[in-house]
Amino acid sequence: MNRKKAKPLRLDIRTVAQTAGVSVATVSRVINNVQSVDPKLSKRVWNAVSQLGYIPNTQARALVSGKSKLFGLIISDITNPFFPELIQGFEDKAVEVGYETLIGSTNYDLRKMELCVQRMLERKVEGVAVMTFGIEEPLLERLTSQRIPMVFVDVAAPDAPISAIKVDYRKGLFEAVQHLAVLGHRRIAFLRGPLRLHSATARVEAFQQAAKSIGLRVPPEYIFVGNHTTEMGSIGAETLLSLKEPPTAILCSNDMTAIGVMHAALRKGFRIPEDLSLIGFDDIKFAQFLLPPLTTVRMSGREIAASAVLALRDAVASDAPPTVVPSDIQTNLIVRQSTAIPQGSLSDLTLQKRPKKQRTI
Amino acid sequence: MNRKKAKPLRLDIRTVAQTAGVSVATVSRVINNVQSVDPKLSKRVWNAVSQLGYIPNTQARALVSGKSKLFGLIISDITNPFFPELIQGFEDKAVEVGYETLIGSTNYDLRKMELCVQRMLERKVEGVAVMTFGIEEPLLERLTSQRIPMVFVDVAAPDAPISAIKVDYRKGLFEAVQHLAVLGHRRIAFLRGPLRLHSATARVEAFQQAAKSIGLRVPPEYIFVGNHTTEMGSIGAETLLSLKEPPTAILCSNDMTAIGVMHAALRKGFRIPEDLSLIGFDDIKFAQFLLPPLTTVRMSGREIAASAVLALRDAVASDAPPTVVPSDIQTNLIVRQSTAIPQGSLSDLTLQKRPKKQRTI
DNA sequence: GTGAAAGCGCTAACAC
DNA sequence: GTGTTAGCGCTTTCAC
Repeated sequence: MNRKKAKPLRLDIRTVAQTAGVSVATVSRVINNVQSVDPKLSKRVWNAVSQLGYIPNTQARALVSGKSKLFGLIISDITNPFFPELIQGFEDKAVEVGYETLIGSTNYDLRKMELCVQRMLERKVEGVAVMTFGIEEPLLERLTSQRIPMVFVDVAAPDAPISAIKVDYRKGLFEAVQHLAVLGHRRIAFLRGPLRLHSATARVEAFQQAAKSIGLRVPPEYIFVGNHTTEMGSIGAETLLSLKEPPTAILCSNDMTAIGVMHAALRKGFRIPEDLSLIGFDDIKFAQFLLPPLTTVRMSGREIAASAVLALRDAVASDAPPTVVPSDIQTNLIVRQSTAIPQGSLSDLTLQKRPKKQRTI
Repeated sequence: MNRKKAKPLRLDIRTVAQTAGVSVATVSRVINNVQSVDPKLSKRVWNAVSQLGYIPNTQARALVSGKSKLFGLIISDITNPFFPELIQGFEDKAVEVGYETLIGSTNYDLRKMELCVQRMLERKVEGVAVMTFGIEEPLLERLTSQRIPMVFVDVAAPDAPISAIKVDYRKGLFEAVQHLAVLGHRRIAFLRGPLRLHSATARVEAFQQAAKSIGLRVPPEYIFVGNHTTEMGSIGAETLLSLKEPPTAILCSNDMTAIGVMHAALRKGFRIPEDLSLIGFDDIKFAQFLLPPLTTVRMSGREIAASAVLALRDAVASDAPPTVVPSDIQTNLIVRQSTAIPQGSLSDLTLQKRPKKQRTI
């Protein structure tokens, strides 16, 4: 009855070799573009391949060559709208350089992170991009001990085969601060991200530097520590707007935070941008769809991802730790409609007695 | 100088066998949880495994067992905010049942779709979930000819090893229509998705059925054909609101469309929900962050994904085409703040002379 | 330039 | 119960 087993009917490199009348070695050479093959034979082989619909078995190739052609990508939370773009960028670039991507999202959960690393080790990924809040030491060691190249974002390379994508926050944040200053804002607050997140700290620092460079004083209470969530954005806004001298503009460490601010501001009766100017960071796709569309500092997830893939690829190719510093990522201001001249500036006037003139810095 | 090659130093199943003082077969049995192994030996093996830090090579396992433990997931556009959740759901469930996920996003591009199918064939995926607008016949054949199980959403199984996840749109859409009716709306328009998209058509039909069931007439001009993008949502709203008898409420085939409507409505001076009630579909994460937070019909991407994985798993396990009908996906209304009693109802009154009384249906 | 043959690390018969 | 062994499909010396 079940006679399928009678004839395995498999379609492997041998079948192709037979059909083309050559040896398996030749077929292998042809499909791997080894130059030293006689064009005639090559043609015969390709014919056989397409005629049979032959598809090389990646598992076998990986096994014998020791190269899995797999990169791992570890992120913290795929529902954070910054990541989808990054993932897509990573996958696209990976496919472009001949790699497949294994995604692991940790959800800020250590156990999931462990599983994730385990999976990647089992699949023998050739490199890992870590785009999370951080990775626990022991896990990091499991990776490094296998000499698996890794890339991080914004983290200086502390150890072995680790490389870091550097983002230049200065330009974008400077543009943001300048934009607000030009509009007439003097009281600018910053809603930062979590303290232990390197990239969050880098952003505040860039902000402070920018403020300083145009001679703007930022009182300590204008720096609110958030955690990059909408909820915390709301809480931060509540706090800042309840200050005796509330800011006329708030700059956020990411767009999600800015969304939280929008809601809180509305609840407190502040209109955006009339009563409060708001600037986000990331430029997630949704920023443009908010009401009002959010002015924000753009940082391209795609670019970061592409850099990461390239760094990994180079590391694998050169067999050297990827100390290669990939091209820096730029940031820049996207002006939309959540920023304006501070109109409810009566408080602004009471505060700063000096005549109000636009700074053009 | 380079003496690394002198000692390959490899860590494979043989090393473990040697260390544990057993045969490779026993090690294989132990790490695969075959029951018939003496607990003492088993313990010895596990000790050796953890002591050496041994990690089985998935490639080799896949090669010999013929099971790649890989599922493919094809989507159209990862930046469509409905998908991240779905992807995460898919990955999570896949890992849970012991599979890894290969993601391919086609960006509505046929060539990318081809590449995608090719990649999946090369990696020997054991099943594919297709969550796009559709897949070209020839590509579909490449998959089916390899007897690779597939699952679709909302598509009746036309052929071989294909299964479909069924979404029950009726409940959610009925709740939506009823909600509007209770508020007093009689002129409800529907902004549908692309004509060739099955799930889009299923949604309008569910809407029409719901309307009919509560005795509501929906004139043809109240059904606008969009394409699930924000831009088209805006255009649809412009058109609908320019009608001689504009609707007092608009129901959208997805949330992105609803966002487009919000913008267009605002431009035309319609306030939401005072002048226009709005309901979306999907309940993407952002719906709750909009201003006003969007009332929408929730459809869980995670659930769909989980169903897909399970269907695939069953198909693989039973070696039978996955004609198994997976548990249907439910939809339900999430009431937020984009719907209200039609206040600018003067036009409503002129239109329908009958006394205005709330229907409680 | 081409082919024969030796594995890559593992599982699954098959013997014991 | 446990060990021996033959491959899984492919790449890559190594002869010719």
